[in-house]
Amino acid sequence: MPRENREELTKERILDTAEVLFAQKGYRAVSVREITSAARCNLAAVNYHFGKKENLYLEVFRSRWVPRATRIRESFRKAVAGQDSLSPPKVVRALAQAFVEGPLSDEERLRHSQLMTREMTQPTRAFELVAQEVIQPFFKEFADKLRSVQTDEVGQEQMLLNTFSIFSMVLYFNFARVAVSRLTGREYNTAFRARLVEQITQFSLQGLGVSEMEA
Amino acid sequence: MPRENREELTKERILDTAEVLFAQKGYRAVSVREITSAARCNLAAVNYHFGKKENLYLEVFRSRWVPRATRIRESFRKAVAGQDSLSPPKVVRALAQAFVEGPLSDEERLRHSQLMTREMTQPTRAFELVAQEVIQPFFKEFADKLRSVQTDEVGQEQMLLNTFSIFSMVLYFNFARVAVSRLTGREYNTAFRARLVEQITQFSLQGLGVSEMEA
DNA sequence: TTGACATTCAAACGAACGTTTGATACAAAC
DNA sequence: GTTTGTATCAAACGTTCGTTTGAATGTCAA
Repeated sequence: MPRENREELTKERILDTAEVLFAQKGYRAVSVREITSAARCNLAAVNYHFGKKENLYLEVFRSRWVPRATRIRESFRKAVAGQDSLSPPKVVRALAQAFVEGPLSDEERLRHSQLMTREMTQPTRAFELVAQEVIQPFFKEFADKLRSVQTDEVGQEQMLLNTFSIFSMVLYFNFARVAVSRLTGREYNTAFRARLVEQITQFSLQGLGVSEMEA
Repeated sequence: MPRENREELTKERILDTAEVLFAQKGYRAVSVREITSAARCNLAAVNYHFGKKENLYLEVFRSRWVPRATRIRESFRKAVAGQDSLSPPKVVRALAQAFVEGPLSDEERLRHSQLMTREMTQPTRAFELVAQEVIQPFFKEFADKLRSVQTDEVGQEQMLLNTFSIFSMVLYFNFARVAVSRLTGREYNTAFRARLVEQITQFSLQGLGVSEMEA
């Protein structure tokens, strides 16, 4: 089946290329011509495989973004499952690590945050997908896990706002790399990422009203 | 001088309209025709007054965004100056209030965060302006003010990261209104904004390692 | 070998884009 | 009253956009 292979390859190449370009420049700033020439295929390929440009954008979220988010989520899940005794510090650190160090490469992480930030600032049809299939269940999972190891009772809204607060840092330190690097004067390398995980973890733990202890 | 008045009015109308549209949709998604027809003037007016579209975008930051940021900064400055005895809680609360409740109207605040988030995710020529004239000095002012009332010594980098952490929440709760409202099920009204100020303040104070006290 | 099907391709489509042009209107200077 | 400079306007410029078309190519079943 070399034909079906070649078809899949072209379609996949378009998706890979489109994700990178959409993340870098945004939907409107990327032309179909730019995508197809970068993916080394004919201009008409996008319309043949996806119908129209907008569908390609959605398919990028379905076939690339959501799976990546799932990998992050599974990384978090494994990290908390691997511990024999769980504590709030460990849960929060697992979250920060999953996002900032986690299973993704540097470029993947940047792409992921950029696409997500775009959908949050100006939601398109992809936002429903992002919210329903990723954010909402992940938030719930994190909040449940955290509640199960927290001693004092925390209201649902309070817990949600806390999750947002932690999440805002995670997202910000990813998508605002340029600004953060510029103002701190530090490169965005392995050492700095570890420092950021530490910052998010410590800041959040104290923010959650949990006394410090080592993970 | 009705002529000069009319000129100014047209130019100002274009700037006002352009800011709203750029914030809502982004640079590429807004056409010159859309701006000029919304500003009730001729298509050629943009090129006459600003040379080209890109210059208009920059001028929006110069003549609209930066002054707005200055108003926020002055609101923060007044709030901390108005206190006879300053404390970390008061400083942090002043910052959160300046951004989330502050001197801006709701639409202004949303516009402000949207334009800023755009420049942070994909910096254009306007980013230099934003970083040099606003973010950097404001961060410094906030950090200095906080350091002056904090008892324990905090390193410069640590202070910067803490500022980023607080700032990330402020920015996030503004630009991600849709997501936050959707997931919390709460409208973005006066009461909820007050709740958000409380959240940012308390979360940050504890994150800064400061024991709770009332402002 | 033939027919059906899927994929790729060069070429073209009309629409929308940013920008330019030259005419026109009008107030202030002389 | 004429000149000068500024602002507005309708119209058109060339380019790029997303999308469509129809022919060419290759694959597999009959």
